[in-house]
Amino acid sequence: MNSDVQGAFRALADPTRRQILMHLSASDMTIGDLVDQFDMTRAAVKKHLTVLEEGHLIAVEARGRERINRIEPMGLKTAMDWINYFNHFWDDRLSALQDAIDTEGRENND
Amino acid sequence: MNSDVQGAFRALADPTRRQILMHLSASDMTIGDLVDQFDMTRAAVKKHLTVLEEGHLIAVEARGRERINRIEPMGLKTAMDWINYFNHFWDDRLSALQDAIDTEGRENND
DNA sequence: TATATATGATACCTATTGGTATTATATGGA
DNA sequence: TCCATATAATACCAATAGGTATCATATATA
Repeated sequence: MNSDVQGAFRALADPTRRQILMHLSASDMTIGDLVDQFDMTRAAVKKHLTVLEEGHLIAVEARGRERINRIEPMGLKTAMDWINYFNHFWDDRLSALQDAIDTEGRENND
Repeated sequence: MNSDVQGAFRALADPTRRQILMHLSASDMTIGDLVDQFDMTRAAVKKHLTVLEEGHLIAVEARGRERINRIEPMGLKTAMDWINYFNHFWDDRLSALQDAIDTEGRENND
């Protein structure tokens, strides 16, 4: 239940980390697999993975000498829930937009 | 349609900026109003507001010598949409959990 | 007009961040 | 066992970020 909002948003703030999540959404991957997808050292990728793990956006499972990284929904849900607090802002905006469209439609029919 | 994912997530990564959004969700505020809510200088708050504006999380309206800051749904929606790409992960996780509960229930009834 | 107020802009400082290079450790296979 | 491979850990560096202090500008108001 420990929803670490800061950890989640901090992890999501870096474009490389968001790309890592995109790759992991296609399939679980080792660090080596991920390094092949980026133009940076293994150590750099590992640091990003650590930040993602701290934000509960990924989970790591040891398998022999490999470590399988996979999406962990917890952190994403934490961020999602935080943003959802503001949902009514764009709901209101969208309904206002719809109202405007409706009004415009009536005006055009004049 | 230019959805600046980086600008939005960068803005959301700082706890002070998230608190500013929380305050603005209650009511629109000037910089002065916001400074009263934090233990930092006006210049620091102004910097945060600039980052929030760049991420399209707030919009600023000049009124006399004051500038009214208000929530701008665009940036929040941009971040939300990005995260929503992963929705099926926690949907799947939740339905797997439900399956486990159902199975456990049947087993307990044995 | 003169003055207080609300804000903007910039220089500067320190801590954090994203990256590399390097060394160490553990595991799979010939 | 010996060696290649997959990863971990650490020191180090440059750039960025969050903060303050300071000065400049614009607008209410006495």
